[in-house]
Amino acid sequence: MSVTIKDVARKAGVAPSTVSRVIHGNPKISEETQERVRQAMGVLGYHPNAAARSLARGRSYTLGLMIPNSEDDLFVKPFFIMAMRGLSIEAQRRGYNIMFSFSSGEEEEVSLLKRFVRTNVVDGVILMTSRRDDKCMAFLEEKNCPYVVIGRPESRFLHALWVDNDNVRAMYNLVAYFLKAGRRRIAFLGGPADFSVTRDRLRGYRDALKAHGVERDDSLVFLAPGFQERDGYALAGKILSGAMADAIAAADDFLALGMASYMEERGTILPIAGFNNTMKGSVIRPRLTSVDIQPELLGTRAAELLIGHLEGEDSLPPYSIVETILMERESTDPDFLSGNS
Amino acid sequence: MSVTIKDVARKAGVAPSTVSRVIHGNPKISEETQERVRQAMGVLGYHPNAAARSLARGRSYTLGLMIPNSEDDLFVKPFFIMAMRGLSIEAQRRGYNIMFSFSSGEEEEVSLLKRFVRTNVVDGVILMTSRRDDKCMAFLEEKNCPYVVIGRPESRFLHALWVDNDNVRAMYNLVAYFLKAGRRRIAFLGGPADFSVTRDRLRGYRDALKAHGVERDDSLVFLAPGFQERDGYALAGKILSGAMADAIAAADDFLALGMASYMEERGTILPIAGFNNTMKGSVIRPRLTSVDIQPELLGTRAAELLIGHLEGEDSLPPYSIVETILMERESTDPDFLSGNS
DNA sequence: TTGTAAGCGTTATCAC
DNA sequence: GTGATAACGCTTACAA
Repeated sequence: MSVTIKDVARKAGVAPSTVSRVIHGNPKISEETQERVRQAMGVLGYHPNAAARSLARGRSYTLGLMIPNSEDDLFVKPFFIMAMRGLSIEAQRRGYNIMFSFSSGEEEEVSLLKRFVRTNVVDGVILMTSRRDDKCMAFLEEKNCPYVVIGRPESRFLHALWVDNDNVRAMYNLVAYFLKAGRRRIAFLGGPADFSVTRDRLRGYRDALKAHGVERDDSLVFLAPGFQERDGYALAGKILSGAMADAIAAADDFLALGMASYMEERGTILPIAGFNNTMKGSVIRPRLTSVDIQPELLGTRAAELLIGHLEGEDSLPPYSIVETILMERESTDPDFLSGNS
Repeated sequence: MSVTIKDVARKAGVAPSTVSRVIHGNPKISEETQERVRQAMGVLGYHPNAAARSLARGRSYTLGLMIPNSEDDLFVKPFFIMAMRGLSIEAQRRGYNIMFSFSSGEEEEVSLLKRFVRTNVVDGVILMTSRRDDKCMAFLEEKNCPYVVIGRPESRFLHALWVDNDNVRAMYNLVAYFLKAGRRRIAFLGGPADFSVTRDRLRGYRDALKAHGVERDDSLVFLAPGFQERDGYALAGKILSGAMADAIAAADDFLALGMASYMEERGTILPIAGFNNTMKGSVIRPRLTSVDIQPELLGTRAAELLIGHLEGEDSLPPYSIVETILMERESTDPDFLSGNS
């Protein structure tokens, strides 16, 4: 059907192996034959067959991506698609393809992974979330299949590569930012405690207070049952009535937005900031200060790490920390909030 | 390295070809040998190598998915990820994998496609958008590579399979819904005219008026330069001042939401509805009536169509129309709007 | 009903 | 430097 390496060889008057060498830039091929082979490839429009190549090399140059069918509304957040973009672009750059698969729960996720790994369709796997007691990681460890996780894996997964933000530090910085602005009673508004992001960010909050000599007051700490706007809204009353807060550090933009809309209804004005640099936060008034976790860069780094590992670049560390960026906007701008803008 | 068909054959005391036959359910293998082979496969943990299979069969059982790097904010909308979910689940069901690739513009898109197609990594291609004068489709047509498009392709692409909503009809129904509620001066709020969705929905709007004997009045038609909330907001003043509208049919939820927030600021109350059944529309007050275009189902149908075609199910039509669903909510509920709720 | 053997298109190991 | 040639693991006529 399509043109093969033999066709090229014939046309160029060389052996197939020589063509293969030219393709792979083998240095001991004379300039002259190289040129001849290139010509032939060009004329015939040759492109090596991927399946044959995989079979011969024992590598597929393909990565498998599991996309969790999140119970939450994670789908409406652009995190996944952004991370995928980073993954895809980096993979392309390094000559890898990415196969994706949606699961409907951890159970199916593992069985999909099995197909990927056992049939050798993928050289390595990318997991978009790190669960506690993760079955996928357990399987991949057992199979000795290289993988990278977005999020920090449990320490027992010895071969896990991973990328993550430093959530402790990110929240530390946000709180330090408030402290620098003279705030002292900063409320923490987080999601459910069984998410490691929540715990890490709470820790960063406490570390920051401590480091700046502000006494810890747990009546300023609020954990919502979810990450939605309504969750923030629902807690807002409690926060405003009891806590005497003078600033709000939320662990998520939607929590912050829910809180903000409550404050707007009540005419309360407090500096507030969130996480994830969401579109909505950036268009609403006052525009919401937010910590950008750089999802696309997380994807890029994940691909870098996994591919580097597959290519045997051994000196690579097993993880990569992606910096967060504090996007300062009106919601923490004293001038704006006081109407002097 | 891993266990091959030969290992199974040896263990079961048969020829590799027999194992292959068992795998493919060839009917003329005795129950007895079938059982023996199954045993052997189970014990050894055999799983056929995908590359070898592809090579031998001349098919990869893989689909290529191009994700356009949209200039617009299409990324923050869940459309893509939803459609991908439908695609993925249906493909899995039928034994296909999906490879995806992000492009940064049409130029690169074509070159990525070329890699996919020429190296035989994919049996067919899925395009997430239909552009005017689409270079990807032109290439796929030329290469005679099966493909499916989400959105209606230009008629010159003779081999295009496609799935789409009936946008004319969807808007027709929405307008009819307003008419039935006694509205007569219904404003149309659409996006840029060079999008076929805009044109189709405008057509549906006009058809509906005509069919119900309402005279056409183009001073009620407004086209925004984009699909964002601010675009709706920006046009809102004009719509309210000049047009004397008694209802707003918007071609997008975000346009509708922009308009709605303007109305709220002014204390104006008009029934309004949008398209795409966005999360935000469904949580805001009044909750926004919206036409759900069923992105996941669009994906499912696209996969069905393409795979059906690849499998030679010849009686299949070349396209599939996905029904839209009118999600009636408070924003078009007279009782709610008048405060009698 | 089952076995034999020739591909499928590359790569890699020898020779020369 | 380059050419034979044997894998790679599976499928599929063609025999038996």
